[in-house]
Amino acid sequence: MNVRLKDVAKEAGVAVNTVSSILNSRKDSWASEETKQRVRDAAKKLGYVPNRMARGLILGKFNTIGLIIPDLQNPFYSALITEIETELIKRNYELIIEDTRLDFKRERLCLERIKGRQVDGIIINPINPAIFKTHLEPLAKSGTPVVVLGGPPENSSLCSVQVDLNSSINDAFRHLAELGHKKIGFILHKLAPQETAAPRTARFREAMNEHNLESPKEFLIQCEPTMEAAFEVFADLIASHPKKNLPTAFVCMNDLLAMGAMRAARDAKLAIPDDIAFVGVDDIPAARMLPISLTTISQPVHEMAVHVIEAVLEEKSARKKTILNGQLIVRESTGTAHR
Amino acid sequence: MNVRLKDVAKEAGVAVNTVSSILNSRKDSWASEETKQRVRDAAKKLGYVPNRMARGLILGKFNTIGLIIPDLQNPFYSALITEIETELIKRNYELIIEDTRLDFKRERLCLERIKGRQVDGIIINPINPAIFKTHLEPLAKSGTPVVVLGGPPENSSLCSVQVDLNSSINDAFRHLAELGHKKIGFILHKLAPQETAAPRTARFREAMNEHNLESPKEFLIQCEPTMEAAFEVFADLIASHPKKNLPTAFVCMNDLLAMGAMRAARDAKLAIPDDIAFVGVDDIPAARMLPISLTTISQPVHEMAVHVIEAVLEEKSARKKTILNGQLIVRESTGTAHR
DNA sequence: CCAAACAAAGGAAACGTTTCCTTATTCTTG
DNA sequence: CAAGAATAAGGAAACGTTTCCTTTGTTTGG
Repeated sequence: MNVRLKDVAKEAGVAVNTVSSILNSRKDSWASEETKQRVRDAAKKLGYVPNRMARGLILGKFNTIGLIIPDLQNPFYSALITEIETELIKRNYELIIEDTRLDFKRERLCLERIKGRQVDGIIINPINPAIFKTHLEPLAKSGTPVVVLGGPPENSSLCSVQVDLNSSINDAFRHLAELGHKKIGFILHKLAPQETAAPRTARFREAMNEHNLESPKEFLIQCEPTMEAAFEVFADLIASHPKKNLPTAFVCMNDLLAMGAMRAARDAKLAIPDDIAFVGVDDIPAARMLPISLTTISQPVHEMAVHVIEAVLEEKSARKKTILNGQLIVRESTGTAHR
Repeated sequence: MNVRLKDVAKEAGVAVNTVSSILNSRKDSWASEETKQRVRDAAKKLGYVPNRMARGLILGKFNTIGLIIPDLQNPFYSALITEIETELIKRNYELIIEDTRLDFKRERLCLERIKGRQVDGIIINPINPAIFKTHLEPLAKSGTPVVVLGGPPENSSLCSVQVDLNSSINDAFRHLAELGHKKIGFILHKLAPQETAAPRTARFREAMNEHNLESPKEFLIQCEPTMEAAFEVFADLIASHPKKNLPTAFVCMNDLLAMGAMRAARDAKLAIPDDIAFVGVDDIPAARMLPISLTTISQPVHEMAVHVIEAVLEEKSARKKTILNGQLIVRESTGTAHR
């Protein structure tokens, strides 16, 4: 149904390969200027758009990168996608997005779908740690560049770009300590416990001791990484504890969790930050715009995109492992402790 | 580099076409059970994933739908994408997303990119009205199903799914009138003025008269459809008007605009909703979770997705033009007027 | 004036599938 | 026991490109 090279060739009165060489402006195309112009006119007139499948099939290169993220509904990933695509556009590549939807099984499906599209490289923010050995490493071994966002497990040799939040989490603890907070709680999400939560919580404890903070086990709560889940779980927490026993501050693994929890706090007539302070992670665009703007640790989305693209396209500037830093951004959701 | 049908065939000791018929479980595949099992085992062992390009090339069908949206950073579209993909998954289709980034020129580029991928249908929420005659209608005429989200111009015969916000905007006006508001302002975005803003504002005036509301021209402001733009423009507005002259309520064309404006209001020490009330449109997930939750007109994202997919896949249940309704959802950002 | 060089363009194979058609073998059945 | 059906599988063309190789004229240099 679409216009093919053949149609353009017929229109211009030349052979298909001639058209191909002209439209791709190959250096060894010795067609006369007049022919070139005639072919270009014909292509424009018919509205020719090259068929990427046919081209990719023969070239074995599709100028396409596949990106697998866990949750498109999280604005952090929207921002990341936009930054990544910006880098790809510069290089004349296209992006295919797959959304895992926080589902272990779907993650494998997404990988298959991306493989079926014969991308030139894959960027993945994995949620299922099992996928490294079963899918990612074999894939990388077979020659497809694979870059892991968030870092692979210890023993893996995969390319990765990750953000080391330790120093900024430490900043957050210091910030809370300076404001007089003594007891703090955590809201973590259930994903990638090995990769993210476990080392992160371990470092948390160290840093907390350093700043004389305590965090009773009962106030380390976990839920799905969505606003709604955090809302529910935090509402339950508040309901089952008298206000005076609650920590004066909560650190949340991402801004969405913080938003959900803050809403639950408001519903329980708790003042933010006076009764409870909140710290998030990500610095999604909404964080700054919330009616009570959110103190959060920003992730360097732009740098992440730059490094991840350099890595997946195997540019000479690329590093095997890139570690970036977060940055604490203080806003209205944290203030002096009143208990 | 990838495993091909040929490799599976060699592994199983049969011909490629045999493998093809077995793996696609064609009804006319009369291979013996033993062969079938052998082939399936070989495919699994080698990790065979069919090459969609090669398949699509010969089938002329790619089981892929292209979606063009104006702004991936708007959570409304994230939600829409997810709903659309859910419908597509049910039908074994895949989705390719293109983000116009609110850029007229890029919209055309996105269309080309999607055409190059030989999708089976295109869903577009256009921002440039010129694109109808130049691209969309020719495309539809050439046989590619095109569905317009938001509705095509009057004289167009394109398939469309749109949300009629008139009755819910009317509900919003009644709601504000009942709360004692007299003077209201608008924050519109600059896109698609012909398609959306103009008829919408016209209907606004009618409905406002009906409820004895007034809206001075100076309080009808326009900006890019982003939080940041709304924040800037609304901050300017507040700065240049004494509080007592400001409308007591603002209706915003989408929730992002409302969020930006609310933040500007908070920065100017205006209380929400006591000093200024806000109404949005979309009901993005954050609307309910904001520390001051947002009164807004929800769009039926799920129904939109269902109808849009039926239309683009030309299912028998599909309608040429679908018009759905929004619904006013009252939350904390509106309250009784105090001026 | 002829061979060699060059300009300009066409022919055909290949990419990985699917589908239609053909072939080879075994099993019925009159 | 031969003819036809049924079973099982292979051969080859096609999809729209790109690339390598060949072909056809025309110009140049000795």
